[in-house]
Amino acid sequence: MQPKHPANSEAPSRALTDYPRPSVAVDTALLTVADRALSVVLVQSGDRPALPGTFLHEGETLRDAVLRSLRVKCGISGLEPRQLRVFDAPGRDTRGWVLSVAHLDVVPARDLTLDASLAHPTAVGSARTLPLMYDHAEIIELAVDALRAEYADRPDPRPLLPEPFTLRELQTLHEAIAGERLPRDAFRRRMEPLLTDTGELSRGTRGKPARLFRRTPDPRR
Amino acid sequence: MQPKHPANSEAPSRALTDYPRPSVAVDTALLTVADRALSVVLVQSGDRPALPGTFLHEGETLRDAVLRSLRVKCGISGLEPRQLRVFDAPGRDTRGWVLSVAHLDVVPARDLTLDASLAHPTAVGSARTLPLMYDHAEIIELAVDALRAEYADRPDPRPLLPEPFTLRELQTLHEAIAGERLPRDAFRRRMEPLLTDTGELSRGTRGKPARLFRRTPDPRR
DNA sequence: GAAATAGTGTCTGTAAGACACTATCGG
DNA sequence: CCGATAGTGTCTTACAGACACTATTTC
Repeated sequence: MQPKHPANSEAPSRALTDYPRPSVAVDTALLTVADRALSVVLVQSGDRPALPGTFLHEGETLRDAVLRSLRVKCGISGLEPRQLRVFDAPGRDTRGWVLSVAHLDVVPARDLTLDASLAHPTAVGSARTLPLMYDHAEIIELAVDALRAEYADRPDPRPLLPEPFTLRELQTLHEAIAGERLPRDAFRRRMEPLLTDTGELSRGTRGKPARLFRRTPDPRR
Repeated sequence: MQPKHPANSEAPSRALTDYPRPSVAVDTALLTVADRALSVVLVQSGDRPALPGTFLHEGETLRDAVLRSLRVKCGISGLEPRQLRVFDAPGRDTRGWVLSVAHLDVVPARDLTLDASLAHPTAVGSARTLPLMYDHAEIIELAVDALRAEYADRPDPRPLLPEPFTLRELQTLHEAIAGERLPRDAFRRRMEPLLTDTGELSRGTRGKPARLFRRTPDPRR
C-alpha cells in the first residue's frame, strides 16, 4: 500500500508522519564579481571545499533557510535566492536520505565581509578544478548558466553595481558574467535604451568623462 | 542549536532522523495537444480538480515518483519529467508540513488511454477558470511557459508528433503550444534546416502533396 | 601633444515579417 | 476548370558585428 497524495486523499488512513520522510537541505551557489572575475563563495567542509548550505527547519521556507545559511556562514543579508533544482540521487549523501534544493544567489563583492578562515570567493574557472562535495560542481554550472541568462538582455537585474554607473562599468560587469569580451558599440545600443540617464558625468577618470546612468524602474522586463 | 549541514559535519552529534523532516510530494502538469488545443490532464480530488501527484517513497527518485503517479493515475509510461520548482509555503497543505516538487511532462494525445472517470485532459484556457487545488494553477502556468520555451526554436523536442510528418502538421503543433498563429514562411525557413527530408510525399490529402520529414538525430540542440 | 576613453556614424550580413507568385494535387 | 495546399522568391525592416571616425578629458 502506498500513501495517497494529499490532494487526492479525503480521509487518509494514516497520518503523514507515519511514512518515511527525507531530510531536506539547501545548498547555495553564492556568486559575486571580484576583480573582474565571476566567483563563487566556498566554505571548508572537512577535507574539501563546498557550497554553503544547511538543513531546512520546520515551518521555514527554502528561501529563509538559504538566507539563514548565508547569514551564518558569510555574514550577509538582504539577498534574493533563486531555486535551481532538487538533487535527489539516492546515494548522494552517505549518511542518509537527503534531498538538496540547489539555489543561486548574488552579492556585490563590496558587501562580502567574510571570515577568510571560513569562506572565500573563488573564480569559477578555478573552482572547476577543485574536488568539491557531492553535486556542488554541477550546482555551480547551473548557477552560472542561470546568471548568464538573467544578464543576457538586461542591464544589471540583480543588481550588482552601485548607482550611478557608466556604460563601461556595466559592460565590464557583463563581460565578467558572460566570461567573454562583448562588442562595445552593440552593447551600448542594446543597453542604453534600458537605462535612465542621470545627466551627470563621471569625474576624475582618465579620458573623456562618461555619462552616468541608473537602472530604469522595472517596466516588467 | 541548529543542525549542521552534512557537508560541514564531520561528526554530527545527532543523527539526521533526530530532526523534523517534511513530507515531500510530486505534482505533475501532464500536458498534451488534443484537438489543436494545449491541454492538461486533471484528476478529481474530493470536490475539486487537481494535478496528478503522489508522495515520494524512500529510496525513490523524484523522477520515479512522477512516473509512478502517472502510471497509476493515467496508465501511461515512458515519459521524461522535468522539474519546475519546489512549492514550500508553510500553510499550503492544511494537514502538515508538505513540500511539493512541481514537474512538467508531455504525452502525445494518442498515447493517453485514460479512465475518463478518474482523469481527463482539459484545455489550459479552460483550466484557468477552474478552482484547482493548492498551487496547481501556478504549476500549470509554469509548465506552459516551460514547454513554450522548449518548442520555441526546435521542431519537436519531446517528441509529440509521429514520424514522418509534414511541415504543416509541425506548424499546427507549434501553434497549439504557442497559443497563437505563426507566420507560415518564416516558420518553414526556421524549421526546415533542423529536419531530415525523407524524400517521400504525403498522399490522399487535399491540395499539393507535402514533403515528409523526420526529426534530425540530436546534434546537441 | 600623446594616451586613453566616450560617443557616434556607416556598412554589411542575417533573419523575420509581409506579400506575392508558381506548383501540384483532389474534385 | 476550381479550390486548396505546398513551396519559393522578393522586399523591407531591424539588429548585430565590424570598423572608423570624432570628442573630451588626464598626464
